[in-house]
Amino acid sequence: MPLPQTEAPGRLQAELMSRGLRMTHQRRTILSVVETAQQHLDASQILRRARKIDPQIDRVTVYRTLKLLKRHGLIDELDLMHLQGEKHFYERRPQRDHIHMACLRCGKIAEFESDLFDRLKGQIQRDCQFHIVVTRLEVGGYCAHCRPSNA
Amino acid sequence: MPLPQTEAPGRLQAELMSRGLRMTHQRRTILSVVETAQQHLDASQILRRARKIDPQIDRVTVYRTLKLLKRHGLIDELDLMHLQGEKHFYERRPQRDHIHMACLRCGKIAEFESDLFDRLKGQIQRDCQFHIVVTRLEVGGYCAHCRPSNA
DNA sequence: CAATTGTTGCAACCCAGTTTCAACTAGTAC
DNA sequence: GTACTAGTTGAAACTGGGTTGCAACAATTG
Repeated sequence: MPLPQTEAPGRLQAELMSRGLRMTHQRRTILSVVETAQQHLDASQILRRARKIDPQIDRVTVYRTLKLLKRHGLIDELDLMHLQGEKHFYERRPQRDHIHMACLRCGKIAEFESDLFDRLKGQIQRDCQFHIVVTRLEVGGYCAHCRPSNA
Repeated sequence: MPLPQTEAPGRLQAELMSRGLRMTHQRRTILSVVETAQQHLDASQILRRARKIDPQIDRVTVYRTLKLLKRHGLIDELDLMHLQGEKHFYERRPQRDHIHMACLRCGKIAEFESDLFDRLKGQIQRDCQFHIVVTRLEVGGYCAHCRPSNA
């Protein structure tokens, strides 16, 4: 089989295989796109990038694969305050949860980790007896660069 | 005009009028629905309730009015972890921000206020020089009632 | 390498939300 | 009260993200 399986396996792929999921050529392609992304991508951007590698890939396969990754807790789905309409964005689930700050003027997304956030999650688990699986903290406002002109 | 304008004005209506916005019969109806809702409603539920008062109201008007209220910061839009598909839910903007906890099994939504959350917002404003306009903290997991059977 | 079972691609579909535009109406001016 | 005008409404058509049904296909297992 002269298939280009030369790419390093990648953690997502290893993780999926360790769960006994079938590793198809399409999945490998989509995983590599998600894994190497430097920004938050939506489904159509992921499709476009995947097609540069394998032009046959269908958008349905992208949606199904993203759903699969989400179900397995390997990626997180973001709304980014709906600044881009109804689009959903994806990122690999990080070691430590972080906050997404979306600037309402320039649209830039910044990330922020915080002990206080970790402690808040602990408080929720304790005080509400709620077993947290996933969190999403998004903040809309004005970044340092866009703020000066306003109050 | 024998129109039923007997309803108490309500804060949302007063707020909109004070901003010089035109107060139509349709808007009054939709505002009263949003204002008296006991749970989180999505656009179609709001439409249904509004139509019980004024059967002529069109869904377009509901969408436009919700957009208006959101733009004026009078309501918040929630995703509730997409437990109900792509639906968006609405609630009057509260005095103090709260956290939404969505149970992945029973679907129940609980709310929680926390000093830690307030402090976290303060930290974001300070450390990131980010002027916060709106926040959305949603947590998915298992509520006290649904958790016991799992780890 | 054949069997089996999950996966893919395509087409059709679903549904939340938006746009266009002519008819209308709230607020204001007279 | 009447007229004016700019903002609002409703109906229909549309957009776009996401899903479903199904026949063809391919990754694993023995």
